[in-house]
Amino acid sequence: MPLSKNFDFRSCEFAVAKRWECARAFRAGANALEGADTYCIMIPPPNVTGNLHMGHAFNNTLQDILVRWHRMRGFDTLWQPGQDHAGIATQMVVERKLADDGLPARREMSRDAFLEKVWEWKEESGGTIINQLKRLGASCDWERNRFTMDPEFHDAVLRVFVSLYRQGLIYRGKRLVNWDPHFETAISDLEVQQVEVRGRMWRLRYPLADGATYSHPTGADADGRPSGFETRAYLVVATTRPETMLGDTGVAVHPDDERYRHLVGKSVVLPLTGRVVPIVADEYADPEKGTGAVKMTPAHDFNDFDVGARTGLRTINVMDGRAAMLLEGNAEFLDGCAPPEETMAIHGLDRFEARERVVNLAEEQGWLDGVDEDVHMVPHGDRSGVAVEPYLTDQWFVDAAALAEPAIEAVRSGETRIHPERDEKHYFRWLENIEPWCISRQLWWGHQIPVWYDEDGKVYCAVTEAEARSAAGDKPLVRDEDVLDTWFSSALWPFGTLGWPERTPELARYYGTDVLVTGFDIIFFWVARMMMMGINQMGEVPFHTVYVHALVRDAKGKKMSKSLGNVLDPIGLIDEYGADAVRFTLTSMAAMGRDLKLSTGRIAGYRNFGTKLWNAARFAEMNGCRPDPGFDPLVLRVPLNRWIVGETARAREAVDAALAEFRFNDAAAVLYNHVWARVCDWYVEFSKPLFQGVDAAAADETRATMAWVIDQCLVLLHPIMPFITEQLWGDLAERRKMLVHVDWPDYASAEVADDAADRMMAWVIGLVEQVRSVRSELRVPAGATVPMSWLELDRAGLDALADNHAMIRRLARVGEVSRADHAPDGAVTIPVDGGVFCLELAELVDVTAERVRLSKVRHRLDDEITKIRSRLANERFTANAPEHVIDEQHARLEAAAGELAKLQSAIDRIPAA
RNA sequence: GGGCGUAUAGCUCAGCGGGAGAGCACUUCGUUGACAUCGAAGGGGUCACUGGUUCAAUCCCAGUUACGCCCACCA
Repeated sequence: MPLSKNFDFRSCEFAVAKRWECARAFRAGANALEGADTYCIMIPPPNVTGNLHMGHAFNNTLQDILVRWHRMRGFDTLWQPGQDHAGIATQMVVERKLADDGLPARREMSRDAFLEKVWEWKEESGGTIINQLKRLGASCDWERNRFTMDPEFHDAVLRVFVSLYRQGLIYRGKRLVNWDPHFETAISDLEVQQVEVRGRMWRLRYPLADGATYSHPTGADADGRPSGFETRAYLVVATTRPETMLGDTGVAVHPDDERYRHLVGKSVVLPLTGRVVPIVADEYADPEKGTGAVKMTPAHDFNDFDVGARTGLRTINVMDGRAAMLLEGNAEFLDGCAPPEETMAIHGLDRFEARERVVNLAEEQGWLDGVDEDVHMVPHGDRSGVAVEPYLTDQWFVDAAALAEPAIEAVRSGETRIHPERDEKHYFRWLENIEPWCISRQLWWGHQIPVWYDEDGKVYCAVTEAEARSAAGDKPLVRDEDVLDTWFSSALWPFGTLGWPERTPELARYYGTDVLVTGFDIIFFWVARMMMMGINQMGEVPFHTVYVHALVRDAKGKKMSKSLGNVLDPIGLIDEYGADAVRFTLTSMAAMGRDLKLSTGRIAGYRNFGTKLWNAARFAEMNGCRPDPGFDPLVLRVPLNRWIVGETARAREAVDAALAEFRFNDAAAVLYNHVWARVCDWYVEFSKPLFQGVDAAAADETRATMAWVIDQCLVLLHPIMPFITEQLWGDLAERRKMLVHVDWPDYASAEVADDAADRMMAWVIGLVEQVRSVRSELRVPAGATVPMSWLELDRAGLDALADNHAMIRRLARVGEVSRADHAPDGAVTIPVDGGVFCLELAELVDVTAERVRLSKVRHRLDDEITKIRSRLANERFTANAPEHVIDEQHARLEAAAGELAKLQSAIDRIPAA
C-alpha cells in the first residue's frame, strides 16, 4: 500500500508504541550484542501523582536519545523508570483534595485512614505520568518500574538508615530547624527559599535592670564622631520580628563596642514579661548593624541560638507548631517572670498578629524607640509558601559532612564527571560547606523512621520491629512517628531500584550506572546525595557522568509555573504537533546554556521536518526504491550516488561525535541539514532525471542507493524521532527487526566517501545555484527553459557536465548544453570553476538589472581582494601566521581574482546603456 | 553581602583566535507528478560598551553597563 501524503502521527504513535510494547523492545538487555558493555541510566523519578511538564519532556527526551542510541549500538542497555512518593508534595495534594471533597481534614482522621487516602490517590493518578512518558516515546524498561514506597524499596530505605545509624552518621538531637508552620514539619535548608519582603524594622527600648544608666553617644559629625551624649536608662535593640522578644533571654553587644562594653554583665528587664536577662558580649553583634545591640532569642533564631550556646543563654520557645504564640502553661516562658494580663492575652495569636500586638503595646507603654521601612529576605517553605520558623525540636540528622568527603573526592578524581564543568563548582561549593542534614519530617506520608523507644526513651534502631523488640528485651516499645525526608529515599535510587540489599544480577550488572541526566536545580537535592549514599553503601559511585541540562522556560524566558499561567503542556503539544516534533525541538535547543525558551512556532517547524522526511520516503517508494539488505555503498558507479553515500557517512560520524559529547543540538542540526538540505533538496531532485532516463543501470543503482540513503536517515534520526522513523521503517519494507533494534551503522567517510565525486557534485550544485540566481535576479520567468552553452571548460568540467547533463538541465531549467564559440548577444556569462557558461537570455535579459547584479558581485569581490592583499602585504602577518593560514589566504585571493576576471569579461560584454 | 551566567540578524538561539551562521519572520517569484506542513532567489548584523594581549579578536584578558540565576543567619 502506498504511503499516505502526510505522517498521521495521531494514529501512528499509538500503533508504533503498541508494537514496541508487544515486542518488549525496551527491556533491559534488548538488542544487546554478545558480551556487550552495559549502559544504564536511572530516570529522575517524577512525583508519582504528578503530571508531565516541559522539564520532564526535555529531560526524558535527552535520556531517551542516549538510551536508544546505545541500544541500537548493541550495548546491554537499561533505562530504569520509576516514581517518587514525594512526601510533602503528595501529602499536600491529598490534603487539598480532602478539603475540596468536603471530607474531614487529615488531623481529624487517623494516620492509617489518611494514608489509605493517599494510596487511593496514588492508585488513581499514579499511572498518569507513566503514560505521559510513553506518549513522549520514552523507552524505559517499563516492566521494571519502581516506586519509592514499594515494599522492597522501603526495606532498602530502612536498611540504609540503620546502617548509617550504626556507623554513627545518623543522630538525633534537639536543634533549631527550619520549621514549616503550614505543614507543621521540619524541612531541610534546601527546601527553604529566600523571598524578598517589604517589611519594617522596629527599635525597642529594653530598660536596664537595677536602675542603671549610661552615657550613649548621639548624632555624628562629618567624621562619624558623636556630636554629643545623652544619659540612657535603656538599651535600644532593632528587630524585624518584635513578637520573638517574648522569648528573649539576653542582649548581645560586641566586646569591643565602646558604646556598650561597660554594660556587659549587667542586665535588662525584658518588657511585657519582667524577665531579667543578661547583656552578653559576643563578636556576632556587629557594631555597624542596627543599634549594635542585638536581642537574643535563642529558641527562634539560628544566630541567637549559636550566641546563646556560646554565652550560656537559656532557650525559651514561645510558639507552637503552627507558629501561634504559646504562653499559657508554658513553663519555659513563665520561669522567672509573671507576665501581666495584657501580655498573656497574646497567647494563641498567630505570630503576625502577635507582632502587631507587641508593637502596639510597646507604643502604648513607651518602649518603642522607632520604626524604619526595611526590605529584607525572609525564608519561606518552598512547598507551603509560608515563612518558615526557626524552631527548636527533636530531629534526626545525617552527618552530611562525613558523607560529603568521598563524594567530593570522587568528582575531583574524575571517577564521576560533571558536564558542563561549571556545575562541578556548584557541586564542590555546596558539599564543602555542607551542614547537617535534617532528615526527619513530621508528616505521615513517607518512610517511617525505623526507631523505637522504650519507656526510658532509650533508642532501638532496627529494620524491623521484631528486631528492635528482641534488642529491648520485653520492654514495651513505641515507634518514632516521624517519616524521612523524601530526598533520603531518592538518594538510594541508583541501587534501591536494582534490588539492593539483595545481590541481584541487575545490581551486579548495572550498578555504577553510566549517565545521570538532570537539571541543575536538583544537583544539591539529589545528585550530591546520591553520590554520598551510593559511595557509602555500595563503595562505588552511582554514576560516572552527570549531564546537567538547562531549564525550560516560556517564550519570554520566564520559568514555567502554574501560578504564572505560562505552562506549556507537553502532552497538549504532542497532541497538536506529534511527539517527534516536540522531541526534535527540545533536542535542537539542548545547547549547554542556562535555560531554553520554547515557542510553538519552532515545534511546527520540526513537525514540517517530519513531513519532509515522510515525503522523501514516499518519493523513494513511489519510484520503486526497495531497500536491499545486500546494498554495498563501496561499489557504486554513478558519481551522484558515490557522493550521497559519502555525505551520509559524514552525517553519521557527526551525529556520533555530537552525541558522545552530549551535544544533542549539534546532532539534531546535522540531521536536519542532511535530510532536508542534502537529501531532499539535491539528491532527490537529481535522482528524478535518472529515474526517467535511458540508462537503466544508473537508474537501478540510484534506486538502490536512494533506498539505502532513506533507510540511513531513519536509522540516524530514530533516537530523536522514534515514531515517524519506526513507522516508515515498517512501511517501506518487510524487515527482520524493528528499527528500535536495528544495528547502528559504523561506516566511515574515509572508506565510503569519494573525493572526485564530492568535487564533481559540488561543481554541479554550484553551477545550478548560479544559474538559478541569475535567472531570479534577472526576472526570467520561472517556467521558461533557457538555452545555455559553455564557452570554455576544463577536463573536470567536461566530465561533470557529461555525467550530470540531464540533472543540470532539469534543476537549472536550461536547454541542451553545448559548446559555443562566443557569447551571443544578450547572453549572460556564468563563471564556474574551470570554465565559463553563458545563458542565452536574448530578449529576456534586462540589461540594467544585469549591470546592477554584476556590479554588486564585483563590489563584494573587490572588498575581499583588498582585504586579503593588505593582510598578505603585512610582513608581521607573513612572519607570524602559521603556514596553512597563509596558504589559505593565497588560495582565497587567487579564487577571488579568478572570479573577478571572469566577471570583468562578463561586464565587458554588456552593451553600453 | 558573596558567587555565577548571559549580551551575535526583527524574534529565538548556535558558533568561534584567521572568510559572520541556523530556524522562524520578512521581500520577490513559482499549479516543476515526494512534499504548499512545499520549492527557488533575496534583504537584513560596527557579534553590548571601553581598554588590553596578538601578525590577527565576535571569540582570550580586564573593566563598564544591562538583564537573569544561585548562595547567604529576618538586628
